[in-house]
Amino acid sequence: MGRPRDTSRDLSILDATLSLLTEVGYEQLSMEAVASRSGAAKTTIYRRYRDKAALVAAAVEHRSQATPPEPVAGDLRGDLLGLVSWLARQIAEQEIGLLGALFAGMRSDARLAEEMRRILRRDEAAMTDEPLRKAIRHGEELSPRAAELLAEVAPAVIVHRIVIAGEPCDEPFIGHLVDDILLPLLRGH
Amino acid sequence: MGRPRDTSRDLSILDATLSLLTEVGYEQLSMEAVASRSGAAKTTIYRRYRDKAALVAAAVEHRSQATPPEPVAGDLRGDLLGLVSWLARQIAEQEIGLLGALFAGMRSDARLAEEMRRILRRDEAAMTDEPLRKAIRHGEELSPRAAELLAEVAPAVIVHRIVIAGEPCDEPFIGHLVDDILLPLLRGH
Amino acid sequence: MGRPRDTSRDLSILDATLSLLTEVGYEQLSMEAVASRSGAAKTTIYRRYRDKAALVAAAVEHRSQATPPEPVAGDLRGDLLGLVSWLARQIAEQEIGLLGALFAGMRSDARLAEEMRRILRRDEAAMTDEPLRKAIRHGEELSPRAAELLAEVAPAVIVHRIVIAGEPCDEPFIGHLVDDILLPLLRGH
Amino acid sequence: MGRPRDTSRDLSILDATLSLLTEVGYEQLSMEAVASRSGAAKTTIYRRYRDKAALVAAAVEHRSQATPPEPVAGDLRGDLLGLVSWLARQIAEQEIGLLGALFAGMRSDARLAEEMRRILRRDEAAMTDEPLRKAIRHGEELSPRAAELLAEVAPAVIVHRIVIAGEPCDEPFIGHLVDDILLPLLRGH
DNA sequence: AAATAACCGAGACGGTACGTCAAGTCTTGAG
DNA sequence: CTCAAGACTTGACGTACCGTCTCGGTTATTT
Repeated sequence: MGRPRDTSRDLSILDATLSLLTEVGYEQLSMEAVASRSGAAKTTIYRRYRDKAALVAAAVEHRSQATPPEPVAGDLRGDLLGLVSWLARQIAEQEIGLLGALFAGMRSDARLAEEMRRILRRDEAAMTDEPLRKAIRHGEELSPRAAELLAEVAPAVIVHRIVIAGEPCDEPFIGHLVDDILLPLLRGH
Repeated sequence: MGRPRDTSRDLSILDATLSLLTEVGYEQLSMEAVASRSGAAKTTIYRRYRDKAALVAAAVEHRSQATPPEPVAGDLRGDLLGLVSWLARQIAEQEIGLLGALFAGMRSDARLAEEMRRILRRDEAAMTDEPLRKAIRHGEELSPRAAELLAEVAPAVIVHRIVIAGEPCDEPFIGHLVDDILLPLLRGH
Repeated sequence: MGRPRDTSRDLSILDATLSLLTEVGYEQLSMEAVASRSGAAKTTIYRRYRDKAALVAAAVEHRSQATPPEPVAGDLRGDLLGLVSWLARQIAEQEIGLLGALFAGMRSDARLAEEMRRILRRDEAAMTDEPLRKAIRHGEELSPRAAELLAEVAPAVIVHRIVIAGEPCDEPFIGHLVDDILLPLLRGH
Repeated sequence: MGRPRDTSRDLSILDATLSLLTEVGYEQLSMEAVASRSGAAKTTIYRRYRDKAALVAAAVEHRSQATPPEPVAGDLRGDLLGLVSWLARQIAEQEIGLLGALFAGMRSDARLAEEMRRILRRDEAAMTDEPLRKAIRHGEELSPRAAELLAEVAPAVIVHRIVIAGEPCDEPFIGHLVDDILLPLLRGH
């Protein structure tokens, strides 16, 4: 009972969080800034999320679920190129912030870390599962565990590229990833 | 001129940093705790490292450079299993802390981030380059870019497993990684 | 028009306020605690009293008006002893809380402060006026302004004793107050 | 060892506290305002005083100890008039704030309450002790406990007048206090 | 009987201040 | 010039109440 929560507050809080996350990163993201930008009081935020990590997790969870592109090329290589370049963009734009939150919250709150991992896995699965099945139906016979392999390797290499190498996932790299790693792997041996 | 720096301070500071990094992670690592555990004053730390991220980078840089195991199995698969399981252990034990520092420092100090990346790359290269060459010399003909591919894929998949999946790199996973991903990739086709 | 106020709410609110006031003092008295203990919603309290100070004033105003004891000793000293010891008990038990409210509300709301003073004065007058007149009628000729003097000095000394000295108004002190201060004063010279 | 506390900080903090106490009263006195006005950081204040009540106590303790005027009139009544009017001014200007702090801190911290009482008693004693002795030496024979009585009654009546009656201790009231209460009391009977 | 109007509980809301923590800088005295 | 100790500014943290504001639901009148 009692006054129901103002749904528009939820939205503005999560939006403010996402935009700040993109602008300044997890570390520099302050609750006070979220409150100020969203027009909500700090208490209103803390009523919903017990701390910064939980807020960020919710914000990323909430963000408009981008849907991967339909495979249209007709051949496996073309479909993979489209899929992987889209995947790289998603990771670069949205996942990195969540990774920061994950690192920060991992030790102090195992439950929250698990929650963030769930989101990351869900997103990566959505990015690789369905599209690849469609690509397979386009005619090429692939090993039955191809989708799993793709989901395991492609995001890993992309994240590694961005975080450890610190270099962009540009077109040449996408080509290299598809031609030298993914295609050999998927086509089996 | 003046009193020379006490080198024993360097060691105790870096050791304290490393142990705290392992215990509580980057986020929860406080300079005060480092000072207290190392017996050094905060001034002494800041005289050497401009901030927390730099300290952590130096600590990881300094840590005893573990040397990968000699390939002894005689066949490529056996060598890879030994190499990868050792690599997984190294990453789990030492790299994760540095990754936290990397995420935290990425936005605020590009130069430092680059430094951390350099360390990470150096370590990963050390882990994959020489051993693989030896494995190759054991007689199997591999694609010429095999070493590069291994350095690109193996750490990526391991880090991804630990961070995103949150699951340990145990023996079954190592077997899967070698048999289903690395060997097909290295043998090329 | 509309639904009439539930008078039982008034009672439980004021009772809760009084008991909390005695237990924790004005400062630590929170509206939320009053609401919780009285079973009333905060709205219900604020509909009746505009803020904490007003609530406390009303609570003290409402409390069962203790009536001073009849002068029965027959002589002025005995009557005064009875009267003053009763007065000391009243002040210690009930007035102190109101004094806290008075101090807190003095600056922010002059009107309310005046209200609280009115209550305090009314009570002190009730405590001193009538009883003294009776004592006078018992036969002693006193200076015509004796009642005024008593009302001015006795509560002042008692409050001062409790608040500044922080010591109880026990029997020896009451004796001292009557013998060394009040009697000489009232008998005039 | 280590960097010594900055004495100028102590001064500016206490000064800011005193001036704010006079301006807005104890209740409305915020630590943030003290910090801002004194130019010190909040932590610097909390390093010295564990909470608001302790800060206020220290501020009042520190304030320049006003010395009561020399008895110059030559007769007891004149000396008393001078002394009491000075006392009334001191109480009105400085003591009321401390009383607020006393009320606020009484329940939560008995030790602190005792500290504040000590200050109040010390000041009141200083205000009444020495001057009265001098007045006595001016030739009038007074009861030996006259000084005690004065210290007990005069501040009590003045505080009561200001707080409960809410009226100023102006000249007519001072006259009344001296002529109708203090002189009869001191001269004995 | 229905409509109206104030009541009541619950609890969300914007604020203000709290007291704490850690980061990185500065100051002292000693070596 | 270095070191240990520790004070300092800054800025954010998460919490506690304040007094206000919806809600859904409940009485009593008043049409």
